[in-house]
Amino acid sequence: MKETQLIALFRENGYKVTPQRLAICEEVLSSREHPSAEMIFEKVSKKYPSLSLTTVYHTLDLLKELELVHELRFDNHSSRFDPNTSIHVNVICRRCGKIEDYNSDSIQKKWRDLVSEIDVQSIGQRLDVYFVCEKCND
Amino acid sequence: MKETQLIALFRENGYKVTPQRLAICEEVLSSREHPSAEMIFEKVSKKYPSLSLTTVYHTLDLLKELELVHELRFDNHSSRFDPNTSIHVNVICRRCGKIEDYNSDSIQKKWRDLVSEIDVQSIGQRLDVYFVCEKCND
DNA sequence: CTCCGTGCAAATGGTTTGCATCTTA
DNA sequence: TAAGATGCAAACCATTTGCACGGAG
Repeated sequence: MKETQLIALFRENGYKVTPQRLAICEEVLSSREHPSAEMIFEKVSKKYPSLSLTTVYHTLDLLKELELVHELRFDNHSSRFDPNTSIHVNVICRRCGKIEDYNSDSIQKKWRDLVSEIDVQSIGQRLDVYFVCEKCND
Repeated sequence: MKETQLIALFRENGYKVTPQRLAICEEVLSSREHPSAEMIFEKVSKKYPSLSLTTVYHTLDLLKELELVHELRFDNHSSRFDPNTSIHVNVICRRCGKIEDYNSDSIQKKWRDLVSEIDVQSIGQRLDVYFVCEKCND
């Protein structure tokens, strides 16, 4: 998503455009590491030293509202934010907590087929696969 | 799982058998509603009025340790406990939070097929489908 | 008799809220 | 200039921890 699109989306929905907001959104939406609020705060506050965690949380709420990110909560108290809102698999290391997305047309097709067996109108999903990554397997 | 099996499992693993512990385990393991710690506490304390939430949490840790339940954390601050640790789909209403399991041989087969496309050794999974149930759809 | 479990009370920590100030439109 | 955003400090609240007592083995 380009910045101009994002700004348009904000305006359409009655949200103001501020530098912090843009920086936080850019950070989250371009991330591949499924960052926590804290991780986002660390990164963006390099550029905006006055930034508060509060603003990060407010902005994440906004992104959830706009359906641009999903929140993934885990056992170990961490909440991670995922800018990929389409059907995909979160491949997660049980030891170090690293999360990687796996995505393909075939995965989407297979999942849709699987869900069609269940008699409900799906409005979303969360697919996690747990494993132990090479680094942690020593 | 029968009580005798459970007791044997406790003993094997060096855990003592207490009335509270048995009652909590029985409640969780036989539940179909994916209860929260609070819900379990409410139910079991009917029978054991002196029960504390602390003990519920301790016992849930124990059940997680023994891989008899999975913990599912959600956006809305609730942690729910699922005694079904095999491959299945959590069918979840976005509005009221009700969770039902969906399970079938065909689901398990399809999921295994889907995962085989990903180059990892799966040690577990979490499959959520979100929808809006009839009650909430009015 | 020893160790573990129970349950009270207090601590924890990620997230949320109240509010005064600043910014966008 | 009005409405909304920011960021500090305080509140929240589910969960965890410290500790003294009691029950299991």
